Amino acid sequence: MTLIETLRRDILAGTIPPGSLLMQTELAARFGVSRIPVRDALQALAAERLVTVVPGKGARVIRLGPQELAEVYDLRILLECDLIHRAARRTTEAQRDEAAHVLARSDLEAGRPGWEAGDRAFHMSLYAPAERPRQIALVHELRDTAALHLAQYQVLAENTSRWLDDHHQIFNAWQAGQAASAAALLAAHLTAARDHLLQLVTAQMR
Amino acid sequence: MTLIETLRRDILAGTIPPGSLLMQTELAARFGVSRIPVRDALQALAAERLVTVVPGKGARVIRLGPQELAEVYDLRILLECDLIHRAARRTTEAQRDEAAHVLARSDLEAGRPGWEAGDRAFHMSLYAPAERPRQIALVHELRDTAALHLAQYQVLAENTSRWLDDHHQIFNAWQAGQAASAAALLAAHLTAARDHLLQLVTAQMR
DNA sequence: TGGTCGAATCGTGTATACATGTATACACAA
DNA sequence: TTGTGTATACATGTATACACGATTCGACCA
Repeated sequence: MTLIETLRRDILAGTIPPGSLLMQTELAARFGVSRIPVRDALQALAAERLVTVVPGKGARVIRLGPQELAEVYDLRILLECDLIHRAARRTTEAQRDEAAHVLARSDLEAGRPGWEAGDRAFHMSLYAPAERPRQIALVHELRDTAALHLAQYQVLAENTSRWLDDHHQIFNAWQAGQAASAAALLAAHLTAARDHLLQLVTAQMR
Repeated sequence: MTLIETLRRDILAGTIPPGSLLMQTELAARFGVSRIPVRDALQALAAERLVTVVPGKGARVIRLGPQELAEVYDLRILLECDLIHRAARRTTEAQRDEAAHVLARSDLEAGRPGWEAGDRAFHMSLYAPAERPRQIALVHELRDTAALHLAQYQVLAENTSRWLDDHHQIFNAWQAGQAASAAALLAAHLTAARDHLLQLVTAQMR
């Protein structure tokens, strides 16, 4: 696994928490390389909005406040609802089979560590028919930002049943080509996720 | 002016056309610096989606096809209409005065070289009340991508009157707090711009 | 004459070395 | 005791040097 992949994984998993200061010299020593590839990796992570490079200071893992996180989720709602709306009217049978398969797999991972990957795979399988690579890349970035902050908290398993039910409802509407319905269900689903995270963050700040 | 600013300006102005291959060694010699700052600058431009870094090959200025440009404009419509809708209900008097001032200034530049800056300033002044820094940054990136491709063609002045009229209509609705109306007018405005560019691009490809 | 193999050249990737700016800690003065 | 100034240490920014890979040109062979 390459340097940038390792750093990205550790940041997204919360191993390197938000606000951490990443020092080139330390990383270079730890990975047994010079500082140049480390600089490249940090700039690449900055391109993905996972860290912010402060000139002469180093790279800091992003740490967003409630307002900024709310904006991230609002952007996700805007972009993901548009994607599912576009996609629902263009699905092929192979794509429907694929999405059903991904949904079944994500059911098994629900609540278990690494559930975020399954959740993302399911959502992305719904968006694939839209054929909007740039928009999908943006959604990945926004989801990375959210995942990075979610990893700080051990997400409760109490809402997983509601969460699973949402997924099945969204999938059914999507599969049936009911674009407006799928988009509305997705909006409610993401809004609930937004409110949940904001509740955690504001509770943390007290 | 710093290295990255110079490169960005030349790319956006079309001086370095889409598809150009930027070589580290050549840029280093031209600017009288070593290759390290050049690498940094190219990676920073890659973060803004202005170039794509091909490992072992160099950095290439992006060149989008009709389908990708259409996606960029659709994303702009999605994000900018949401911004104007959020902003129109939260304007302060100072912001309305500021936008009117920017509109008057952009009127004078219409059709003249550099009109894109005035157009962007006007639109951004409308979005400012929304207080969505990340969303606004995304719009800037998307507008950069569009500007880079628009710079290839000498934009005709025949549509400027229609274009100016659009701006005044959008401004009036925005100023009056008519969010839905402003968003609808903006959507039509941007759709026209999209179709115009796509027409130029497809005509070029023959 | 066309194709293929090989060598040379060019450009990037990386390591090492030096310069610059910043943060921190300590000492001294108010 | 507190604030400021300076010195030291450290991290980043940059230049130079070397290694690897790719591409291209040429030569040789079929």
